[in-house]
Amino acid sequence: MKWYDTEKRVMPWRGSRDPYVIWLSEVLLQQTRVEQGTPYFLRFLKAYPTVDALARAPLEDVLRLWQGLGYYRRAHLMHQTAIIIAQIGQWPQDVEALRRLPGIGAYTSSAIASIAFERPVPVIDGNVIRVLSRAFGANVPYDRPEGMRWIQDAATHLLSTSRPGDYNQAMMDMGAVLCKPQNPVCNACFWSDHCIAKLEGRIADLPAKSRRTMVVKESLYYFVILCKGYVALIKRPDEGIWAGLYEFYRVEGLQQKPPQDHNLFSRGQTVRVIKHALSHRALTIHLAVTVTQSRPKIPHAVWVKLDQLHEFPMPRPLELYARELTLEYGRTQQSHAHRQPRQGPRS
DNA sequence: AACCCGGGGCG
DNA sequence: CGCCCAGGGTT
Repeated sequence: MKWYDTEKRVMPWRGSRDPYVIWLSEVLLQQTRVEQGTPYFLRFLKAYPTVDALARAPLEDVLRLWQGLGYYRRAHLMHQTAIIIAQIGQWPQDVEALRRLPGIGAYTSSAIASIAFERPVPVIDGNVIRVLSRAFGANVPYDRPEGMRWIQDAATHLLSTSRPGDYNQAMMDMGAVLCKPQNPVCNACFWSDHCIAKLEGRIADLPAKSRRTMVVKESLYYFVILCKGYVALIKRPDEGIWAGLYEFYRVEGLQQKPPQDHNLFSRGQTVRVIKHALSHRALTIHLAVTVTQSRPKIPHAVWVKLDQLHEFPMPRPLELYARELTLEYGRTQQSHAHRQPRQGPRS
């Protein structure tokens, strides 16, 4: 805070204790950079100097003033809250009460409570997370419950109860001015001699974030073509997923939609849906059983006797399904040839 | 937990 | 061009 007292950024709302001003600035700065939000703040304050003025304004006008900032829901919710506050006649001072207002979440409620009302609650934003993670070398990714708890605990323990508002703003300024996401200015930082990230050379790795698993959803569509006790298999390419394994006759699905009926297999039959999770893919496998009287011409197909299916390498989900198939159709293929599709769920 | 909302900055 | 940004609300 000693550093903050001399080095703090100059911003139009700094120094104000008016909850309306603090609230306005905080909402404007949600997911928005200070340079970007500042002109909006000035325009808003000029147009609506008080919460009552904002409450009386038509939403349309508020939206027009918001134009170009993005996340327009903020404007709607802000207007709602303005009406509520004007109605009540005053701002609640507790974090919990503030938190219940539209558009005021964990961060904004703590910011207003601490800055406007000197309530001893820490704010946690991107800056705070970065500063704490680096300063103390957090080993847990903050985007997981344990990591967030670590941040919460650190922030709570560190909080100055005498000047919580300044403390919070100091933490955020520290993150914005010194402990920047990239190229932090460590040589100007008062903490660099103690900074774990700096001492251990982990600045670039902190704050830690859990790897974006980026699970892609994907659907596969198969026709299980049965003919006189034989099933059509096709060898997969030697590259890519399931390289060189065998699969049933697969049709290209249109995105997530099932394929249009192949004229060849117009009497589509039993459909099974199997979910299969891979590290980076969430597969949904659709299987339609089709029984034919003569072998359709299928490029590269290998016709395999059902009781020999197990000899062919297949992807796990198809292999498991193949076992069922062998049990169900394997022995009595003739008697099944003309039977009706099974009704009801069979997942 | 996943997703949606919108801009702008950055490498 | 891809990625990032704890912010809030909804499903």
